[in-house]
Amino acid sequence: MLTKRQLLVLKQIIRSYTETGQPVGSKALMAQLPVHVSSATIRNDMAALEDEGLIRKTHSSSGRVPSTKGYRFYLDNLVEPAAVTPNEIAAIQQGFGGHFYKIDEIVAQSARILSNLTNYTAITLGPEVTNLKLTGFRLVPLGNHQVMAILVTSNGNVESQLFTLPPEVGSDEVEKAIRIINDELVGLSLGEVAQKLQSEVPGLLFKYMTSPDGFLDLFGNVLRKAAEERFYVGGRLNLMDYLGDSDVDQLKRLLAMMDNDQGSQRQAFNTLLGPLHDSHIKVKLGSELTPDVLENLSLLTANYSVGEHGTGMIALIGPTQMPYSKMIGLLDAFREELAKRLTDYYNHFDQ
Amino acid sequence: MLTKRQLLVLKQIIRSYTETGQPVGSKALMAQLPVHVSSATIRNDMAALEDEGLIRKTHSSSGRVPSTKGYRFYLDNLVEPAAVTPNEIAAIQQGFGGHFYKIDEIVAQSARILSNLTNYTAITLGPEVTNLKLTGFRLVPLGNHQVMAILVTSNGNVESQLFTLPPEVGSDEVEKAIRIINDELVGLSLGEVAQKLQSEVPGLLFKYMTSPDGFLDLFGNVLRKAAEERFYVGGRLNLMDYLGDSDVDQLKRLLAMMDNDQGSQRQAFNTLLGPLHDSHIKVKLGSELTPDVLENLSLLTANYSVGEHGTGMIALIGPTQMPYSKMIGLLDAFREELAKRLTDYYNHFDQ
DNA sequence: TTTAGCACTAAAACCATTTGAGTGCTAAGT
DNA sequence: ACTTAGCACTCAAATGGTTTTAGTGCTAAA
Repeated sequence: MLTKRQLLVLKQIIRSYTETGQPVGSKALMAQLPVHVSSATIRNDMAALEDEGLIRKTHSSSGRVPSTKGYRFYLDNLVEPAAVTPNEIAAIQQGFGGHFYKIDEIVAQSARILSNLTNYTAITLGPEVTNLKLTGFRLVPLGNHQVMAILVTSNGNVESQLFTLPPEVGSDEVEKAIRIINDELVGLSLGEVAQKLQSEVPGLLFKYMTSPDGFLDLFGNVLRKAAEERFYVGGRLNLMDYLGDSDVDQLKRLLAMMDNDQGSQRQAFNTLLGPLHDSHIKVKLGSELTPDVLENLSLLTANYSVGEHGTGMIALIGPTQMPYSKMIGLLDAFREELAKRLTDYYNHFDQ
Repeated sequence: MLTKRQLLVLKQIIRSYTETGQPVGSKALMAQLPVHVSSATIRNDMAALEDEGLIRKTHSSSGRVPSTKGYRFYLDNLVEPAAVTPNEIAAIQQGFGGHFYKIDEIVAQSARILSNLTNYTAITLGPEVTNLKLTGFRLVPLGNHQVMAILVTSNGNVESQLFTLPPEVGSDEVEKAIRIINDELVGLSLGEVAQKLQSEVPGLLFKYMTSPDGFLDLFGNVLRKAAEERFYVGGRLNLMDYLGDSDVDQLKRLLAMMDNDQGSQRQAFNTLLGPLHDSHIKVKLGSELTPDVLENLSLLTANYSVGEHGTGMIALIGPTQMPYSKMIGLLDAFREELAKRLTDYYNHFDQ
């Protein structure tokens, strides 16, 4: 069993190490601890902590650094969130100034704000609405056989895509197709729409169109884009600051992962962030995560809720030696602020 | 005056240095040169080249590396473009496989192809059409006071933007505004449109709308997006490979410049790449360029022409020690291929 | 249980020496 | 008038030994 003083020692080792990045020795601790004991006493406590596997030495005569187990223990038992400063609140407010046309713009902006605030890397994910409905579908002919397909969902998101019609398709056919979509699919949830798109709709279209395949492709495409989760990343380049000069390889892998905008990115983020959880804020240490992607890094994830409009997620990637209390406090304030902004947006919308 | 053999020596020094990155000494050269002379003779030649400022030593007893002046001389007089390999041609063909809906998609894809091919960083710019015309403008109401504005230009580019109408604007007003736009502005060049948007149009709109300001803003916004030049960057992350581990600062500046998608990026690229030139391919050495942005790097720019559809530009950023003959050959082949693809696209369009 | 004292450890910094790749120069050879 | 062998010389880089420094663990006394 650990004594109270030993816990203090552990806490201070982590605090000091996250600040300076240097292993911390018994003499230095002596000055920093609230209780005043000699360095020899602290050494004894440190030996106990080392026996528990909470701290370790970098070499036989060095100061101590926290082990993964030590961080874990600290995060689970010892850390206390720090209050956000007025400066930070002001920065958040200012970041959210300006007008937004889409929810996604707010979510994207929040990744930027968060990364600016922390100098780490932020990932945000919009509120996930399970019962999102299709509220409208348009095809706008633009001449030269080009049409723009526009799909609107019940959360106000708009997805559009340009498309070139095969020359044999007549405008009357297209009109009928749109009518079918609007009669049959509008008002249903996106899941139902996707299902019907497989089953009934092709048959219906066949009655009125000679070759509905291209049209189905197009619609399916836009639908997929509207339904899929979009991650926004802010401060990718901050990685370069806190990933030591070493490990260029990891840096490249991470940047590449954030750079490409393909499905693989979404997949990677999904497994990385994990599903929505019910605790407000969760800290995962890189070495605890499945593969070596985040070695030496930590991942903080936080949920936010926009009432019936769903629940979303924000995440922060930073070095394992980060000032956790500060970051946890910040993230907690930020999730509430973001939730408020989004609620406001929806209200303004519904009114 | 330089002798023939001295030119050979210079050429080989550059070849060898661009391959290995190591200063090259007289003994090594002895084995590589087509003429067989002793190392002492080569040393004499090297001394002459050094007197001319074409090569220099990294320290008093080291091998030689090309100086900026040496590279310049080599590029102006000695370099001979290498032929592209069948492999490379195949890679280009494959990269251009698949279907494109917009010119910009082709241009963006070409940046990716070029960077994959070279492992450097590619920047591409679409054909600049001075007499681009406005061929259509639509406003699609989507419910909830949202409208999507769509603008089509004569090169087939489509620009769209979501917009929220102030509640006091009626749908009949909007319809009238669209009619005015289509009557007055469609068919004019974008420049003329922008001009009229300042002069006549506001007055016209005032007759039919109570508050045309928001509408004018919207239209101006989309117009600006359609008119502005878009740069596409491929292989940003390759910078990390060829910018030595040193100079992390420069790396960050460059990545940041390529990352942000704001107007400042366009500005930076514009001054960096310079105006369209008439020589097919131009090589600028980093140290020759205005400030220190590209220290140790080279910038290759090439023009391509799509007949009456305008002229565009592709650029390649790589280390100053790059295999110029290979890269110049490659870039030359690529510009022709890209021109062909774009011509095909336009033809298919016009037909 | 705490503390002073001391022997001990390993990294890091310092310094001198050696090695190696390359040079310039001179004097002889063609 | 070139070319070349030979040699003294230079500097960066590697090698190796010493010192310094920041820490440790352990023991014995308070």
